[in-house]
Amino acid sequence: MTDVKSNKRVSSVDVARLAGVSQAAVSRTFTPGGSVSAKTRQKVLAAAKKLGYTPNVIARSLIQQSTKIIGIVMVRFQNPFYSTVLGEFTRKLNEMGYRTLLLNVAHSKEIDEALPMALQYQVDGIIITSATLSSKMANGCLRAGTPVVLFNRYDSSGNFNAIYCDSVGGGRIVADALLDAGHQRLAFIAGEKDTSTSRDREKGFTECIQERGSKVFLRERGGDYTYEAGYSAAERLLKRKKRPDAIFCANDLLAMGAMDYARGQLGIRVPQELSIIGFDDIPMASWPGYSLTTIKQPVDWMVDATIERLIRAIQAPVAEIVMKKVHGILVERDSARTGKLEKVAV
Amino acid sequence: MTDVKSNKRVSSVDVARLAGVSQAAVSRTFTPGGSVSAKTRQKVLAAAKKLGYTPNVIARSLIQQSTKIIGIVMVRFQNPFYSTVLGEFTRKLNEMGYRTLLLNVAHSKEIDEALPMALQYQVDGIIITSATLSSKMANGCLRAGTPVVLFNRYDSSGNFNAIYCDSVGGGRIVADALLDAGHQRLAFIAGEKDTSTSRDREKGFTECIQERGSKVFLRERGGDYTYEAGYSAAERLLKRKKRPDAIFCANDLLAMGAMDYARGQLGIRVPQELSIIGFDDIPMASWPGYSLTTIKQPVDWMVDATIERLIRAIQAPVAEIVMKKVHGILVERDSARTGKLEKVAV
DNA sequence: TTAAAAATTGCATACGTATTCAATAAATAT
DNA sequence: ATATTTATTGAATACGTATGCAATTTTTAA
Repeated sequence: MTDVKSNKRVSSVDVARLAGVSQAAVSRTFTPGGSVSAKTRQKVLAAAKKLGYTPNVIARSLIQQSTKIIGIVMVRFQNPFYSTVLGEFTRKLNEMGYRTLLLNVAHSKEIDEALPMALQYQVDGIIITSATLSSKMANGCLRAGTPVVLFNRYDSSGNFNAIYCDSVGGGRIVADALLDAGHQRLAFIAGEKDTSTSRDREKGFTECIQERGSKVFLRERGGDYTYEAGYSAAERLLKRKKRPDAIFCANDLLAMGAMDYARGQLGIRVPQELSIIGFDDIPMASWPGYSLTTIKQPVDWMVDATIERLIRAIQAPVAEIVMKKVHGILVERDSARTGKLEKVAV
Repeated sequence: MTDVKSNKRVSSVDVARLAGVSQAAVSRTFTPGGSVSAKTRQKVLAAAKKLGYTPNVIARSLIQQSTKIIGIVMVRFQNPFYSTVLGEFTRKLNEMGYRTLLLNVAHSKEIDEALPMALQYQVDGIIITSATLSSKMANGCLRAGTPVVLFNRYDSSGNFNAIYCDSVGGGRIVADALLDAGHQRLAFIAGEKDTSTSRDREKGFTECIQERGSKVFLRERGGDYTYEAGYSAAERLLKRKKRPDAIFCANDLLAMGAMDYARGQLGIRVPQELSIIGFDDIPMASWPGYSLTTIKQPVDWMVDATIERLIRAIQAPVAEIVMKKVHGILVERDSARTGKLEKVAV
């Protein structure tokens, strides 16, 4: 048991005194590539160990003008897609020597409250998932010179870096696959109302159907992107006399809710009587109980690209804006009859 | 568009100069309860706004000896239980004016690497979920005077605050419920090998069964607490000639995997031919597709208790250690025949 | 109107570190 | 052996803020 009452933090000065060297020597010892001789380094390390000294990164960051902290703004914590994303971000950033300050906001509106917090903590960069900035906050980041990268969103103003998945294209892929398989009545369950992801997925879906001379049969609101919302949206869709024979859901959680309602409450066979397709490809989508056909977002790639872009923006003072769009891919499982003819034949 | 090239951070000194007051006045303006007259406050605020000034919390924390940052160490990011927990922690701590530094460690072993990072950043406190500290790191925290609270773990050495759910008791409840309902062959699917939660859940389960004159029929390893592990463990259990008629799984994910294997691969009816009970009560457990009977961990209560304990430890320099154990409760859904007689009759 | 109390202000200093600069010690070349 | 280069060292300063203290102004009491 060490002396607990020694409440005083031990600083580099204390170590220096004990080691009989200058404070600068201590600093250099703990700075990679610092100019110190072998013997003073020994003395310093010994003294540091004896005192239990740990460099104060906060003080360091004050003078180095860099905290090595990345702020991550997260919306919709309950969605497994974002747990995955967050896990990847923290793990990779940690490995690269960055820490992550996590800001959890319930709605996109609250983002304006969260961002100043991050800025006050002098974060080196900010990652915003599934939300955009108000122009006011955008300006705040610009003034502070703090780089921002939007994840899974783009910014039409062109002021921000953005890495995102092609939602419009994804919607088109789904429409093509469903029509190719001969579906007649395609329905859509939307996600949160004012999100670009939901709007774009619907847009691609609708456009493609129209281009092929048909139109969307039904549309329902899927409120807040949750399982429960999908469940009740499916109820409203499927209780009608004339049912859709395929449903495209704005994300996987909605799709799972819809599937459970269709099979559990109405005994509808999926995909024989009803095809269901989601978006995201969360881990659960591959579970045998669901085996959900869905558009896979290449999360790993997106995370890597986001981090790379952010680090580059931190290092280069050049105010270059990069927006990268990646294509989602259709993962065919068992919840939908898709365009592959051999599958239809069987 | 403001002047982007002004890369220089704007400090309280800059604001002071523009406002024609001292730096101290600026500081006081931004300090709640600071002694400033109305007119100087006006001048300062005006100047601050014009320059886009934001107080530097890092510099402040240096002198105030408090960063208002809480370090959260998370293991097993992929488990929805911990997403929920993390979401609650960040939300509530944010509301209380604390920020959260998130450290994601893949295995409990890595915790010894993660903790020094948190300590270097002078966090005011540390929350560790589902893992314990090595005695070496324990000492590090003690020396640094940084309070630690373990969440969902306890520390037998008695050196750490801990808030956790009674795993042994939970295991007993399950055993009682299954035996009361007349099950004959009770099996257990374990979680990660060296975790106290898995061991204790099994312990209570086993003990209770033995006390009632029976014994555990079969036991399988559920590797890493994942759905996939539960799926394959169920395969090993159920392919035998003599099957268990009830399975208690160390957590919900395992239980869902087991259920999907039993129903999907073998066509076993749940709960008529096989009862399955989990532990945690993650959101998915209540989905109609699973409707999983499980032991609910009172997450809200546990999170609140953890935060309260941590804050108190931060404020009070007294080194008091508190360990709180809370009871889980059996949430009866449709995946198990339980002790309630009327249910059995039906 | 004057004396006393209260509020406001600026100066100077501290927090813990990194880094420049000049000075010293060590190593190498001549 | 000396001259020259190189490596090490410590003193001093800066990062951006909060705060004790003394000086000043304002307010209140008498």
